[in-house]
Amino acid sequence: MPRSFLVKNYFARQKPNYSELECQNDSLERYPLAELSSADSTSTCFTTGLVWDLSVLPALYLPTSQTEPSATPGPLDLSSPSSLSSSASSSGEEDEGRTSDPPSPEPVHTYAPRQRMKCTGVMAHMSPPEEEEERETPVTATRPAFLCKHCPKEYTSLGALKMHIRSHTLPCVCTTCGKAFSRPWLLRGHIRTHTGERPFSCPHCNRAFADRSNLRAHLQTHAEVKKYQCGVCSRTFSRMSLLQKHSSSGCCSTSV
DNA sequence: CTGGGGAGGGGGCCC
DNA sequence: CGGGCCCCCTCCCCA
Repeated sequence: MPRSFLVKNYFARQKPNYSELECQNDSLERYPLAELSSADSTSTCFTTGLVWDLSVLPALYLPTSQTEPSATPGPLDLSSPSSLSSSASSSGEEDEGRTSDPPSPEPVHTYAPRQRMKCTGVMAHMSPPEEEEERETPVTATRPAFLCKHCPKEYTSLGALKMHIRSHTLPCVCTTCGKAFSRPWLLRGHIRTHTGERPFSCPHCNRAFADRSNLRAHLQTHAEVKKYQCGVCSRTFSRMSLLQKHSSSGCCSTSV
């Protein structure tokens, strides 16, 4: 619903340049699908040979400067100026510093239907954090377990639990629509849906995205060889979900 | 039905 | 230890 996305380019401060992704195809060559796919077929045919053409991602977020610096903070001053500035002013190299570590060249992704550990039911629960939320279970094993009082999840560290609890308390609220998020950066990303800011642009088609992950996914559409490959027909897909659909709808019907 | 975009969540890592 | 950021993933919806 928040497709109210296409509004205005408020913060088009700077668009990271993914042009370097262009070379992704090169990397592709280095990781032949065939090999990757054969990596393992534990989960039948969905086994996906991951072609990380995105191996170059880390360095991609360079400002393309095809942006209009209309830094007019929306209704919400985008909170953490630091983050904003980091992603914006720090010359969109936000990642550069951080993500300087390129993803492992050949992350052979084996498709294993992961469970989405969402405690949606409790999500609505917006009560303030309480101390008891972090109830430490009597260490029965060798390691302590911190249980969330809102859901069955448990963590081995208090920090992890606290982080998780935020998904229940949702402390970051959008002043524009009131929607709450567990983390500030999620809120920032959400705010872009209001402002229309799309800091991540595709070097191939000039399309811009508000979310880096979405750009990454989009880049897959430009790749000749997609990231996820069907172990049976070798067809590649840009998304795991597509591969799954493909598998379950015919190609790999035998195993699924 | 498939492909792709939009949006959001979680865990991990670094500072 | 907390904050910030990134990657990966998933769900929903639309063309």
